[in-house]
Amino acid sequence: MSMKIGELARLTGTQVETIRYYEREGLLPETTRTEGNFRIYGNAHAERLSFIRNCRSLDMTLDEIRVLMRFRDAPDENCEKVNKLLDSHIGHVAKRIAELMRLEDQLRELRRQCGASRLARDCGILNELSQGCSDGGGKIASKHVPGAH
Amino acid sequence: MSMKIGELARLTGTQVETIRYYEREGLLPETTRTEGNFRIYGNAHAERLSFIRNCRSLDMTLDEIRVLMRFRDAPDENCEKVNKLLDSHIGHVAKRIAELMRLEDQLRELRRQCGASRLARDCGILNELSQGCSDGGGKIASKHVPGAH
DNA sequence: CTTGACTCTATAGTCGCTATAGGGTTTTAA
DNA sequence: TTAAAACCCTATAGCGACTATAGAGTCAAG
Repeated sequence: MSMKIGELARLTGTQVETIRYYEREGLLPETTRTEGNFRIYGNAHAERLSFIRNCRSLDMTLDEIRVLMRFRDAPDENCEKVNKLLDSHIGHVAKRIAELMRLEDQLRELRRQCGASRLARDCGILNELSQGCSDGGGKIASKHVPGAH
Repeated sequence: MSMKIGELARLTGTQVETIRYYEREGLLPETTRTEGNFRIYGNAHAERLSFIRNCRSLDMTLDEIRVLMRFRDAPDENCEKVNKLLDSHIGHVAKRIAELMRLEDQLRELRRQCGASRLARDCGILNELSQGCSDGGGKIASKHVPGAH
């Protein structure tokens, strides 16, 4: 069953530009074209893209996805490394959760500095931010695993 | 007390390049220079930079920090909006935590698909990723608040 | 045939940094 | 005093995963 890029995009809940991006990044192999140079996709590409999107929905990096797909493309390979990769990724997520929870505690503590005053001059939040947060302030979380934004 | 950029960097735990970046981004006002064109900073800049770094350690965006600093620079302004901003930011963080926890659950569930087999062909993880995750798969989290990476 | 929808490539931008090239200035040690 | 090391400067590019836009071509429907 052949589809143009827009159909594939709708089928997999992906932006057209993102599909082209994945092709440029080597995640999706190039496909056949019409005489008018339109891409034509079949089931294999649709499955592959679904795999990628599922991984992305699990917050895996494109590099991690590349590793997983290497195993998917090599059915006789030992898949121990898939487990390892997933364990590592789970570890990243758990660490990020812990960091965000600490951050949330700090923010809620900071929020409590605001009393009844309505002037910026007396704002407990601004003052606290000026002097450094009392609990672990100034320590920026690991760059490898970004934060809330 | 006057400092060159390296001293300011050490004092505030910031990279020199980041200080220059903040100046370009308008977060730090430009400062005086030596004849040799070296920047010279005083206490006001050090305090301002500390404020910025404290906010960054709380994962606030530069835009959020800009808003906070507007109030810091206007002591007679009503600081209700500071509260609002912080509440909003806390909300983002809480939402991100919830998303990551759901993600962690999904990942652990996926991890359990891997039985004793050692071949990629039979890998429960890869197969599950190919067919879509059974619980809320394919839904990519909000872009505004990024995830584990 | 015309128009609207779709497709294409190339490029730039988002966010918050971080690194590097190429060059100038200051400080330190011999 | 001189040379080397440390520091400073600007400009630009890169990171990751997209996303947007310009300008142009193709296709399908009326």
